[in-house]
Amino acid sequence: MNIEDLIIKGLSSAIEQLYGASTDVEVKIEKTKPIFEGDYTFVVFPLVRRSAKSPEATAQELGEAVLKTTPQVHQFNVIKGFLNLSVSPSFWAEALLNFDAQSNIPRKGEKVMVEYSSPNTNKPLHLGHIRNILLGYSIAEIMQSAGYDVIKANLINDRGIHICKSMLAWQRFGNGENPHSSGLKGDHLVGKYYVVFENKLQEQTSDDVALALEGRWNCKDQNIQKRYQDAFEKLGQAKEEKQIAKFKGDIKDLVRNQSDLMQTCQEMLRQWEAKNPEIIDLWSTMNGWVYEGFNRTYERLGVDFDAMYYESNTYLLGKDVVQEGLSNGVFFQKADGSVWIDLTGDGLDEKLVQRGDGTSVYITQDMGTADLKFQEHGINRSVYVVGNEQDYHFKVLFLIMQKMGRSYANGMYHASYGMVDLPSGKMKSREGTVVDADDLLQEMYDTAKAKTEELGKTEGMTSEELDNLYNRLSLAALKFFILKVDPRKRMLFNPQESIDFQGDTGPFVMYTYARIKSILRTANFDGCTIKIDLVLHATEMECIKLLNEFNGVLSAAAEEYNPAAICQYVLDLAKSYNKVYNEVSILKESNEDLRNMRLQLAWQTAQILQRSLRLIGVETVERM
RNA sequence: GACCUCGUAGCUCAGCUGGAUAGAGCAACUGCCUUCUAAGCAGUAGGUCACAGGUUCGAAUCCUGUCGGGGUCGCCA
Repeated sequence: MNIEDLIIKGLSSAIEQLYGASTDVEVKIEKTKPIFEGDYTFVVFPLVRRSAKSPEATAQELGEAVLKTTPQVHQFNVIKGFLNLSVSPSFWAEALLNFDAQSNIPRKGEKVMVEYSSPNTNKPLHLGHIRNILLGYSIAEIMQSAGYDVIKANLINDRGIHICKSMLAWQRFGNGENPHSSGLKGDHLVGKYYVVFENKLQEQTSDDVALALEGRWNCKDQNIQKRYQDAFEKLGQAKEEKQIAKFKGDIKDLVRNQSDLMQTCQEMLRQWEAKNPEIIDLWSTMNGWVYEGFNRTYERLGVDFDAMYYESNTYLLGKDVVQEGLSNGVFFQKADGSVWIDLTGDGLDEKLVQRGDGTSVYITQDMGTADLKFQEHGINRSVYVVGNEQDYHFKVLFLIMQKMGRSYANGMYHASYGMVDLPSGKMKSREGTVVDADDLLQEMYDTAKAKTEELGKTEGMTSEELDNLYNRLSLAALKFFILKVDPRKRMLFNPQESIDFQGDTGPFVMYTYARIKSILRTANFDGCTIKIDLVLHATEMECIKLLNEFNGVLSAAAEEYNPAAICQYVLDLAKSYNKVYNEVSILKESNEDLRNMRLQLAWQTAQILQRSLRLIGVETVERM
């Protein structure tokens, strides 16, 4: 039983002795704020009705009772209605002796799939993907460590109009360029042709779009012409800026879709669906380039996957779910053949689940893929790491699976996260403000190298060791910066300023670890026994207290799908140990018992620092 | 128009299952390397927790409203 539970138990029995048994007041304690004396605080205000005494008097008599019920508490003080309890130093010494930094949370026998990354194959990865990837990987590691059996999954959107755009542009303008001939990383090469496509399309349609926005565009296709005229009329009536932009966009799309390029592209997609060998061949080749590129980025980021899903395999799934839903009355069909679910009773709208022509929409696939995941892996939970712009989509998806009576529906969770903003605002590919993942990683590496050389502490390290150090430092800085903020919130990333190596950063924690390891090396430490009747410094007790909180923090981080909790914790621990480091000397300590105790604390702290960092994908170094 | 979110120091963020005098880091200023790695430690300065009401012994935290940022409401994904 940990100390907090012991105190709660002691408090409860003290309260029962004084005021009788009752369940109306939940006994909970919190950490005492540093400005007051004590370790844990109990707030007695909710109790004064039962004690019929002043808050001070209640706290006083309760404190005296706790001394008797809880031997680990050796003194207390009362300020207003706050009862501050101090845990005896010998308890902390004993806690350090018994602490096992490698102890694991028992396995829960529960299988969890964490899906993350989930890229499109027409463009290289960027800063937004990085947040997703780091969160997904870290959530998976945290859950694994917290006792779940985790499967990391990646659902790749490898088909559709977007990849056809790259394919068509490459076919027409690529002159056979490939990653080998151009030296371009495969995903960047394919991304380049996506941009070529958009530029050519722009070139070929800008005149027509201009005409269309003046109402002077004519289309041979009567249906399109009618839709255009409708949209133009709405544009004329629109008042709000947002609406105007929307109708302008509609018109633009309409015109562009009639262009030769887009028509050919659509035809290419049809050919792909018809499994035209030539198209399939081109598609596999270009996707192959992309995967090679993605894999290099994943590897550099230090993340991996246990299961790969491809939309080219899953995009037809879900139609049987639609049939099932029609037959059991969860879905209904409209006159045009389209299939819907009515969620108005749940405060949402009617939602299309299959088009009139019988083809799938996004959510159709997701329904099918959800079934597939649960069937294939027998998982109890399924976590989707996806940006918060899809909050509504997942709300609907989960609700549908519930209404379809899926036993697993309650285990579905959308790990929703906020967008990454730049100082200039949102990242926009059209304005060229997208921060490329590979570029960013390289810049980070160069910065880590420059900072390290500036400090000049790496004498005698081999070039491999240095490379490893720069890699780990740069990743630590980046990962920590991104993961330390609450996933649900949008965050700001300034490429010039955001990455620091001092203060609340990954390198700071690494540094704390490396300094400890340096001492342990010098002392030839490989474990020792310690005495518990020693005088501990307040900073040391604080550090031991934090070590004992590790498992609790880990469990909470898992239940909340929140790597930021680990970041905040490991910062606290590193800061706490740095205080110890500055206050007490280990190697110069002549009292062997004291020296051993301090070595023990250093060793345990180093292990917890390392374990914590691994949960967020950061590796330590022995020297830096 | 409807719904969802966020608003804390100059900047980036903690704290939000209600509790004391709201915390870090960066930036600014002051100390500390003949003492285990100064990527560190100690300190100074910096706040009407967007605003207005309400609930409560007690509100940054819960409720309502207002303002401001972002998002969603596609037979796109």
